[in-house]
Amino acid sequence: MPVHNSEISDIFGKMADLLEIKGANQFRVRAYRNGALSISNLSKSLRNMVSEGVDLTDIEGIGKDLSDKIKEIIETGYLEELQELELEFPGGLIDILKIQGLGPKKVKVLYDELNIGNVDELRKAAENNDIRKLSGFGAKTEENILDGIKAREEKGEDKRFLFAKAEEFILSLTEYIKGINGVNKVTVAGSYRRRKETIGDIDILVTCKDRDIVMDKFTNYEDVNKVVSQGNTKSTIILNSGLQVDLRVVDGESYGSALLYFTGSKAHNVVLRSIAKDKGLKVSEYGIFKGDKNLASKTEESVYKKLGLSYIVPELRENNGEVEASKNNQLPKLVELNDIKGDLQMHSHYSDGSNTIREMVEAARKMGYEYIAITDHSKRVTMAGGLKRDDVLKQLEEINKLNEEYDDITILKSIEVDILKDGTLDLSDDILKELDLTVCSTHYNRNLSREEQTKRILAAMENPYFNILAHPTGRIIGKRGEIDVDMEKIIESAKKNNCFLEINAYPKRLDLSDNYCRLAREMGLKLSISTDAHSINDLNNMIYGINQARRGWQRPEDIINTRSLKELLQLLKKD
DNA sequence: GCCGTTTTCGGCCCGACTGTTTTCAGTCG
Repeated sequence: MPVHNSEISDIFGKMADLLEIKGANQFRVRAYRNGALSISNLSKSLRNMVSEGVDLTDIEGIGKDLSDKIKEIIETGYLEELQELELEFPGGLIDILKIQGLGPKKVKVLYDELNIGNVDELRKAAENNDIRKLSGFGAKTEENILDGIKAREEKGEDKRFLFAKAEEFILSLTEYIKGINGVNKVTVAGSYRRRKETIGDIDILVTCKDRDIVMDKFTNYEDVNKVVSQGNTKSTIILNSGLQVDLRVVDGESYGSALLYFTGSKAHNVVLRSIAKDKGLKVSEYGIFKGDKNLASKTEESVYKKLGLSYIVPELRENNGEVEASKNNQLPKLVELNDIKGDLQMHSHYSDGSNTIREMVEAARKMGYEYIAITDHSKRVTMAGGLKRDDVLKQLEEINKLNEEYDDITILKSIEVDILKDGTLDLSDDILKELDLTVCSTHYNRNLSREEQTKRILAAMENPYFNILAHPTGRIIGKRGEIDVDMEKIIESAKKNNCFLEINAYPKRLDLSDNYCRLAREMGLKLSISTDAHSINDLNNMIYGINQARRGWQRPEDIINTRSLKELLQLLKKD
């Protein structure tokens, strides 16, 4: 029975939700949540770890009990204790818990008093004004519940925004805030600053002269749909897009500690606070304190320093070993946008791209690239106008001519060749051997079993002309999951066959995930970062791939397209 | 339920805001 880390993490999340409604010890609830988070951050699959006999209690937040529960889930596909809890409380309560303003205590009262077990029943009760009669509830709460239900329906359940999409809203909002009279610093903190692939909500920190003016202007921003709260230090709005934004006004003196606190992640902050505690200190958004004395607060660096740590960049703040690395001065120097010397996946009008090769080359020259690879689709991908043998030959001719014309950039001859169901490549070796490199990917037969899917890709990697596995899991964030593969085996095989995996920078893909990037780094496999551009504008997406790589602990030397053309070709060479 | 150079029990982050109640509990991040 295939059980993935995300499923185990979800089960522990549900356990936490239902236990909380039940009124269980809050620290027990937290233990489940910590366990869920810890699992979702793992680079290796628990399934493989169990079969290899790894001691799961080595994982932070996993003790004897959760370790046994993980094994139970992997063996049986479910957790008996959760099933028992679901008999006590309807599963629909978890949906109610997700509505803004409703926490475990209120949900339990609603269930106990009015027998409300799902969102529909909740809506009816609110519309009948039954809820305001309950002690602790009132007319305003009822109104907020209806608003909350509506917001969830409009926004869609658990909807997070793609980083690139959230960025659009954030840029115009921060411009607006910067224009408010008396505003000094404006910084977007939270998961946006950590460059997560998706963003739940936005935290903006400002320093200013007059708090009231800023809060007033903020809640009256033209794109506001609802003002959730407005106070002196914190206000919350929901934009018309459904994106929630918190604005926090802080003193310049505590800017660093506030930035640290509101950038998170929560797990990172918890570790920092425990280090502080061991040293007899206390960390809050106002500073790092010894008794009442504030030792440091102005910059993040100063707070880290008081904890005996070197500065940790936001992308690494997930409690994935970054604190330990900082303590030992072993933090990696992460790859940056200007390390990139070329782009190894893009499409032209030969297949489904919207620009000519020449236009792509001109755009790449403006970006200062030393090389690009033109990687149109191969024939199997009919929908995208995949290239047949003769089309490829024609394209190679055009590229040869262009290469004669330009002396500041090299156009690498390549193709995004489809990996067929049986693991063979969609074009024969005699044409592949004419190319400088191949970018290989799966587009069809996404539903194969884990064993078959893995076997398919391993077989393809045995082909002597296989260079880069593009968008390795085929996911589309928020729309389509990953194909089921054993990534450890794929990475092993890539190393063995001198192949590489791609970080696809396309905002909807960002494939590899940060966890898989870390796995590749741990296993010593190099990656490429490519935009998969279908137009000249898409070439600018490289930054999103860089973000992903940085979250995956990638250094410049781990990325093949940080190399000069000469070094790159050397790396691609098979023995 | 997890964790541990104060290790097998006792602690586990805490401050802001809202809505209800009348001094504070619940929620959120």
